[in-house]
Parts: sequence; structure tokens; C-alpha cells
Amino acid sequence: MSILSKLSFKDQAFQLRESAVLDATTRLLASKGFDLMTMDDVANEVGISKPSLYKHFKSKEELVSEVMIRLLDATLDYLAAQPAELSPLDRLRDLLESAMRVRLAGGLPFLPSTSPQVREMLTRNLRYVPRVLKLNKTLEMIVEEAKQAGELRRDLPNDVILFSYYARSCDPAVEYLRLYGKLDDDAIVAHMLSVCFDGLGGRAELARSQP
Amino acid sequence: MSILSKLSFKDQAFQLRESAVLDATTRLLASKGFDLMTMDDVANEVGISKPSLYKHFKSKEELVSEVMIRLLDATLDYLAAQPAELSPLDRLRDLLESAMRVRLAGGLPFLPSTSPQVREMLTRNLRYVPRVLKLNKTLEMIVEEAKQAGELRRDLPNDVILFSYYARSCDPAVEYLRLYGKLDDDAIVAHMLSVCFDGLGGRAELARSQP
DNA sequence: AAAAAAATCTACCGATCAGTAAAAGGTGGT
DNA sequence: ACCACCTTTTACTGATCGGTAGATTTTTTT
Repeated sequence: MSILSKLSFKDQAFQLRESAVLDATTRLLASKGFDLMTMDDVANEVGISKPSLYKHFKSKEELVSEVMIRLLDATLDYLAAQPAELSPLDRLRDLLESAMRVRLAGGLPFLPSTSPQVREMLTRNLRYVPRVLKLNKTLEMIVEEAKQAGELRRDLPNDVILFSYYARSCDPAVEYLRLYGKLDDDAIVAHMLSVCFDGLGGRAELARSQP
Repeated sequence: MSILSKLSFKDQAFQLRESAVLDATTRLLASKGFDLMTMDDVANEVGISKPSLYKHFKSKEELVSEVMIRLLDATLDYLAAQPAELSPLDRLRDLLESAMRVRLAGGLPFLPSTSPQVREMLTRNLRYVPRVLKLNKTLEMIVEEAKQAGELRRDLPNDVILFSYYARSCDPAVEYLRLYGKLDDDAIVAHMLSVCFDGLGGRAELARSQP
């Protein structure tokens, strides 16, 4: 066993624990939110002590930012891996469905929308911001294509569509349906997607029933 | 001046201060959220000291619950005062528009959706819960009427419509449009309403363009 | 196997916040 | 003008949390 492989083994173990920390933080953020999640929570969940946690991330802000960055990267990867034959609208549907399923599995924290403090912290992060901009640009491109194809309303500005689309990924209706509704996950996802793109209004029924 | 009027004058002053406390709390909740809002914040905002604040409300939980109860009462009053000639769908539109305008003016905290802790606290409050149930029942009745009139989709369960409708009143897209969009308040409200009832999809355009 | 090095944990610090006790200041009656 | 009563405030407590120093254990090297 060479020195190099020893080092890389150590590094690998370290990375593995770091990944476990990020996973635990993601879960805790999704369930408790930023303010109520404590660093002791994270350490206990992972099974390490707080100082060990601080060997990985030098502050709570950095830890949480890293979680959000990883989430953005996963989203960008997901978009890049989508089948090329998908129509623009289907790409948006597919991504939103994926986000909802992660949510229902208890693993999608949507911090930026919750607290202005957290949003400000993230917008100060030099690794977070470019990723948001890239995701934004990618999605806006897809929205534009979908508009061209007549799959999205052309009378709405792009930012209205985009922000409304983002907002659906953290729509509290999902939680309420899971808590109080009698629907299973598949039905919740189907209905949320339908509401997002077709709205609540009765006239959409007309449009849907026409081929 | 009789004893009675003296007492009522005192009481009136007390009620006035209490109302100011509730107003301040509403503003602070809307801007900072439950966790970040401190009782010192509230006291300072009103211009009284913390112990005086505790003469009115015996805990932070009670204060916040009272704010939410007042908000629910205002909503119920608003619904009761709507013109009788409004169609069911127009009643829903009108209420949502009103909520959005309060939001844009900086005065609508939407706590139940933010933190499970806060939601649990509210569901334990014996004055809050009945009001939520009443609002729920009222709105479900309107939804049912709208469905009968063909103004809302009949293929969606009532709770899907209701929860999606509630969720729109705290849709983060509003904040993002105000922050990053170049739209004025009226345009934001119009677009949010349109997205809520007509969706983002292109087929809705067809439906809308048909008389 | 023993010493050195590194990682981990126990125990703590300072700051913040909900909530309170007791002092300070007003208010009204006589 | 004085006194009793009520309100407000200053100044505190206990608890929690982010972050850290130093003891302890484990691992690595020779």
C-alpha cells in the first residue's frame, strides 16, 4: 500500500463523513428549518461530536451554504442528464416532479424563501450565487423554448413564469396534502403538477379535453 | 364623568396599546419571522418596555397566536362583507387579491407554513383552531359552488384546490417579483392571480381566448 | 511495543433571548 | 401637600446555542 493510497483512503473516509454530515443537515433543514436546527443536532444525527463537525465546516452558515450548493449542483446535473427527446415543457414537468418526490421523501430544504436572513447569507456566498445564476439561465432558456413551442403562456413575462415555477417546488400545499389529505404520493405529485401548469380555473378543463 | 366612563377610558387606552402591540407584531412577523422576532423588538417597536408587553400577553406564543387569530377574524369578516352579487370564483379572486395587497404592503405573516413548531403551537390553541375550521368550511363551500358553476376544475379534489389556494397567499414568487422583477404591484397581483387560476401552460391561452 | 502525531471528545465561554423581581415614577384621593 | 396604589422600567435569571480550548483516546511511525 503506497503512501498515496493511504492518504486517499483517509481522504475518502473524511469525504464519506462529510457527505454524511451534509445528508444529515439536509434532512434536519427540511424538517426543522435553519433557525431551529442546532449544530448539536447535526453532530448527534451523524454520530460525531461538535468539534469534529467544525473540522469539516467552520460555521453553521458555511455548512448550510454547502448543503444548498450541493442541492443546486444536483439540480444542474439532473437537468443536464434529461433525455434530449423531452419537450421543453416535459423537461420542466420532469424536474418539478423530481423535486416534489424528494420533498415527499423528506429531503428538500427550501431555505431562500423562508427567511430574509438566510437569503442574504446565501447571496453573499461566492460559490452559491454563480450556480443560482446558471440554473436560472438554463431554466429561462427552457421556458423560452416552451413558449416558442406554444407549451407555455406567451402572455406571461419570463420571470413571472420562473418565479412561479420555483415557488411550486416549495409549495406548502404538498405538506398539507400529505398531512390532511387522503391522497398517496403519486396522486399528490400528479395534482400539484396539474395545478401548476393548468391552474385551478374551470376553463382549463375545456382546454385539456380538446385534443 | 362617571366611574364607568373612567374605567372604560382606561380600558380604552389599554386596548389601544394592545392594538398597537398586535400591529407591530404583525409587521415584525412578516419581516423577520417567528424565530428571529424577539420580544424586545416588539416592545421597542411599540415604544414600551418588555414587562409592560407581558402585561398584555403572558408569552411570545400567546402574542403570536393572538396576531394570527386577529388575522383570521379579519379574513372571515372580509368574506362576510363581500358583495352578494360576486360569483364564487370572483369571491376567491377578490380575497386572494386582498391578501396579496396586504402582503405587498408588508403586513401578512404566514406562519403556519413556515415552521412545524409554529404550526403545532397554533393547532394547540383553542381559540385559533375553530376559526381555521370555520374559514376552511366557508372557503370549501365557495369552492364547491364554483365547481357547480363550472368556474373551477371538477376533476380536482376540494382539498387540493383549497390547499393550493391557501398556498398562493404565501407564495414566495410575490417577494421575488417585488425584489427582482420590474413589475409594479398591480401587475404582480394580476399575474399571480392569473397563474393561480389559469396555470402556466400554453393551452390555457386557448381557453382564455375563447369566449 | 513505545513514543509521537492526529483526531476526537468533554467541558467550557460568551452572547442572546424569554420571562421576572424589585426599584422608580406617576396618578388620584384626601 | 401627602400618602396609598398602580404602572412602567431597570436590571436581572436561567436556558439555549454557536463556537473553542484542552484533556483523552486512537492511530501511525519507528
